[in-house]
Amino acid sequence: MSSLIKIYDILFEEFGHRNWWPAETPFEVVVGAILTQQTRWENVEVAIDNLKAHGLMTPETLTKADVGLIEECVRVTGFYRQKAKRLSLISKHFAANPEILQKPVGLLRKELLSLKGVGNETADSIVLYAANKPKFVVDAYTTRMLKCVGIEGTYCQLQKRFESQLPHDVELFKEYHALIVEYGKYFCNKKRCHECLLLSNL
DNA sequence: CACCAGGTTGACC
DNA sequence: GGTCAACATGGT
Repeated sequence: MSSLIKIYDILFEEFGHRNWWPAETPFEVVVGAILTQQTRWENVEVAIDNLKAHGLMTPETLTKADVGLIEECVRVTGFYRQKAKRLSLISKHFAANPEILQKPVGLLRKELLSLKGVGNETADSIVLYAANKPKFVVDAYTTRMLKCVGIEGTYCQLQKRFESQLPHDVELFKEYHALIVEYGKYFCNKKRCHECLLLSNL
């Protein structure tokens, strides 16, 4: 059995099922993916509620919204001028391409990466949690956790490790990423990784 | 007061 | 290819 499967089992045993990325619509995942960049999820939830209160959680309405109003709604998430502008542009792209999330994984990922404000992690989060297609999301927590067990590399290298050692199962990928974040929150800070003993018997 | 949060970009080497 | 400041609010 590969070590990454073992880690999954250990984390699942420790934390159980995570209700990860709750969202009413796929587009809400897209919006959340932008807003959560370098930001706590609790703040993102406030911004999402603000947008919903103004009826701005669809590509069509967000496209027409004044960027100043979007800024107001998302200020709580930081980098709010950037994020508002990018959300506006992204909503225009989604409004003009309603079927975008139905596209094949490779094509979809490439198209998402072409949008301002969408990098590797955001693109993969959208592919996995909004389009429900198997792409493993690598984030800061993932990088730290792998470092705990002696694995380092670029985004794509780390992603390849997961995707080559795990069955390409959407629910597995979703759950695993959620478990890694949970592990990171409790045990692995930027300063130090205590409690890596959780993963010490590999 | 210092540091960090579910990153991305553009400039520079 | 890699590194680095800028982006900005809110919590500890």
